[in-house]
This record gives sequence, structure tokens and C-alpha cells, in this order.
Amino acid sequence: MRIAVAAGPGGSGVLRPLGPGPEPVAPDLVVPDLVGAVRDAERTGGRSLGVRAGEPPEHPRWVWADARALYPALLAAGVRPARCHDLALTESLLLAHDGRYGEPRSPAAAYARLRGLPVPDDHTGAAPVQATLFETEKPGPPADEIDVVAAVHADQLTRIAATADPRRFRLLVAAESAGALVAAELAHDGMPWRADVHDELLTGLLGPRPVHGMRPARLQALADQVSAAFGRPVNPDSPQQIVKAFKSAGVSVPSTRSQVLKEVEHPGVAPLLAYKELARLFSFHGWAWADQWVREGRFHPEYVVAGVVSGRWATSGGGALQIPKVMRRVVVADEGWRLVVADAAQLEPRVLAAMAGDRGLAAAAGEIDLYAALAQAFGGLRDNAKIALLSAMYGGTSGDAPKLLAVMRQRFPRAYAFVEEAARAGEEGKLVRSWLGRTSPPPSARWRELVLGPEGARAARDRGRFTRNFVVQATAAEWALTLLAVLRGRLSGPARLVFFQHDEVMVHCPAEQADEVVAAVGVAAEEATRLLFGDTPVRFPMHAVPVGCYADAK
DNA sequence: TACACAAGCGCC
DNA sequence: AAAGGGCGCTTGTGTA
Repeated sequence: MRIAVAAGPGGSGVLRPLGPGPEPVAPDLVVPDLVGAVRDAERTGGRSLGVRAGEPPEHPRWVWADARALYPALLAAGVRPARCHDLALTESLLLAHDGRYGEPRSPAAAYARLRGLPVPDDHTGAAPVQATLFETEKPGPPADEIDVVAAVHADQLTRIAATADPRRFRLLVAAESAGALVAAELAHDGMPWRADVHDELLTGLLGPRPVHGMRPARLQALADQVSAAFGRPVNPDSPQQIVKAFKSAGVSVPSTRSQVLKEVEHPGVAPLLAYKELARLFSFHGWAWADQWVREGRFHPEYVVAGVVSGRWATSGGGALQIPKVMRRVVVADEGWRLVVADAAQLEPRVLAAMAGDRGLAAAAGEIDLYAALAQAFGGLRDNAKIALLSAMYGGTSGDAPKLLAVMRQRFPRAYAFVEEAARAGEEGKLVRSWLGRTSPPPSARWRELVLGPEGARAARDRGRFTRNFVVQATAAEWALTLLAVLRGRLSGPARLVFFQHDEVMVHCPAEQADEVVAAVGVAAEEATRLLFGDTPVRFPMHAVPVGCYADAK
């Protein structure tokens, strides 16, 4: 059962029961308390709406404009719907599928395209619910939001049915929409973050918290050492000044990257490298960061679902996807609780094996250590197998890669051909798609120009590497997203998802529930595998452990 | 003063 | 262990 939702003024709203398809199966319900109406419908399996007499109760699929706008109010009231259809995210997927990348994705924009009206730009960030969708004075009566939602939804169902593989695309839409729910929940619930341990860690490395605008004592001492080593004041935060300082000391460096500086013999190098490492910690994840993102023992990041073209998530605040490993000891379960930390092992080569239907590779991917299982094919060395696979997926050409790729081509021809085909399509400027139908951006106008010129071969090769990687990374991302969605549905009681990072999930739960959660992760992985690839010999093992502290998960 | 961009490095 | 692609975020720096 699908129910279209539109928020009205003062917490009111309109619900339109849609049944399985786009047509309404009952008149609109105008409700004074939208949050309450959603809560009641979730509790009663839709019965509270009085439109499904005689049918078994089930959680409605809420069809709404944008979870970012609607869901926070529900969460604040403790209402967590089981599933939704997010029109904005779905519009992005469908536009990209048609090679129309980057057009406005809001339902208002989609509706305007449908009706041939001027298309409004997307508002950036999480737009609040708007009572009126159209503020333009253009001709045509303003539509009620519920009509816009219903019309765009109906249009999306038609377009989904017209994709190359509607079953897969429907799964993609469902997973993406579930992701929108999870992302809002992660921001709302937050990851356990011990401010006292964080402060201890920072103080130990940097010295006590400095007054605003000052460097911590340890950083200042290192900066002074750098200046002393060069015999004049040098700002270690300025790459330009550092290059100049080295030059006047008789050392020519192409950049100030750590890797470059490590090879340089000069008394300034050691304090400079130490400074860079600690300065990053101070400015990225220091006290000011904690002031902004940590409250009451929880780190509240802002995720952006599908913020990366491959479908991976990005962040728009808090930097949850770039937390340094040294910070993991700050993530500590509550007293009597555990963190179940789970990551997928060697996800991308397994995805390739399943997509390509390569028998040999799939057989190896039936083992826990895929690379070890492949070692024999690559001269008995596990590392050779790893290099071969990664080079095939990423377009690597350095070192032993060419030799090992030749072996790969011979031993695993279908897997090899699969990524080669994606690379060739990219070089020719074509679109490529993930397993479920997420579609790469078309080449830019700049690229089309460039590819005809003297640097054309390089531009083509670069895009080939991108599309080669896209098909694997995007499919890995949707496997992980599907796992996340299934796992969310299997968690019970107070257990909460608290972290998601590409191929890794973390659940915070009471200690006595930890084993159950570990098992749920395994079941969710199997279910995700079955949903994407059906009956495949490829296994997707998850390494899941209950720990008291994130740093203890190895 | 505001903004755009590059450098550099963290994560997968 | 590295190789590849992709992001976010901060600082310094140059330009409007």
C-alpha cells in the first residue's frame, strides 16, 4: 500500500491512499496532525486510515517529496516509518538514467517538466517544507502539493517500468529511499562519542586546548622548530612558504606532500612532518569540531545520500566519512551496551565476479579470502592476485600490472571483458550503468572538445578509467545500501544504526542483544546478495564483531 | 570584505 | 603495502 503525503500548514497534512499503483483507492484524508496520522498508520499497518478493510495489515510505503524535509519532524516525535518512496532521489536516478545529469530533481521541478512549465532550481541543502510549491507568477493555477506528489509519482512509476530492467531499478529506488531514512536517523541518533576521551586524546598529542585563535603548545613548538631549522620565520601551513624555504636552503621540492618531504634530508623535515600530522588533527577533528558536531555524547553528522556520482554517500558537515583511525578510541559504547562493527570483506572484486558471471572468479569468490583462493592462478602469490584484480577494476598500469592483467585476461576472461567493456564505453563517451541501473554522468562539453584535440587520447583514457571503476564501485555501493536497508528492518528494540561508511556499518545495542545483531548482519548480507544477484555462487562475507570501543574492532 | 581556487590529506 | 577512482574539509592566497 502506497500513501502519498503532503505537509500542510501548522503540522497538518494531506494523505492520498494509492494502493499498489498510481491511482487513488480512496478519497484524500486531510489530517490536522500529520505526524500522528503517520504514527497511527505505522502502528496499525494502515488500518487506521480505514481504506483496506479485509486485507492483511502492512506498513505503508510513504510517497513523499523529500525525506530531508519531512522526516526530521517525524523523528523528533519518535515516528520511524518502515519504508518510503523518495521522489527527489528517484528523480535523480531517472534523470541520470536518461543521460540528463544535474537537472533539478525536486518534485516541483519534475512536475513543471511534466506540464511544460518553467522549471524551478533546486534549493540547496535541506529545504524546509513549503506550503506553496510554486512562487512563480507564471500562468496556470498553482497545484496543491498532494497533486504534485501524486502526479510525479505516477510519472516515475511509468519511467521506472520503461528502464532496461524494471525489477532491478525498483530495487534501486527502494534502497535509495531507505537510505534517505537511515541518513536522517544517523543524523538524529548520532554516533557515541566520548567528549572526555576526545579531549584527553587531543591534550595528549597537542597540549591543553588553546584560547581561540592560538596554536596548541605542541604545534607552536613544532612550528618554532621548523623556523629555527630554516633560520627564518616559516609558516608551516603555507606550502608556498615551505617550497621557498627549501629552495633557499638549496633543496628543490616539487610539492610539500609528506611522501615527497620524507625523501628530503634537512633538519626542517622532521618537525614539519610532525606538525602537518598534528595540525590536521587539530583543525579537522579538534575541540572546535567537537563544539560544532558533538552534543550529549553523540556525534551528529550530516550525510548526503548518493552525494557521490557512484551512489556512495557523501557528507555535508561533520566529515563522518573521514574520521582518522586514531579517533576510533573516542567512539565508545554506553555502559552496558556494545557496538557491533561490521564491514564487507573484499566487496568490489566479489561484485565484479557476480556481475560478470565469471565462473572461475565466482568460484574463488565463494571463499572467505578471495585473493588467497586466486593465488595459484597468479604464480602462487596472493599479492599478485590482488594487484591483478585491483588493476582490472581501477585501470592501473604501473609495476607488474600489465603482466598480471594478461594472466587475468586468460584465466578470467569474462571478468576481464566486463571491465574492459565499461572502459571502452567510457572512452567512446557513452554512458555506463551499475547492476541496478544507476547511470554514470555523460561526458562534459569540455571533454567532448578535448577528446578531439591533441590531448584526446589522454582524456579518453581518463574517462575510461572512470567508467571502468564506476560499474564496480556503484554496484558495490548499492549492495551496501541494500544491506543497510535490510538490516534497518531487522533491528528491534533499542538497537540503532549509528554509522555507515561505504562498506561498513555500526550498530549500537544493549550488550545482551549483540549476538543477535551480529546474526542480523549476516542475514542482511545474504538477503542483499540474493536481492541483487539471485542465485550466485559468490559469497559476500561480513566481518562483524561486538566491541566496547570502535578502536577494538579489527 | 567576500568569494573562488589550489594544495594537501583524511576516508573508502 | 602499493596500484585506482571519488569525495570533504581546512588553510593560504589571489581576485573582485
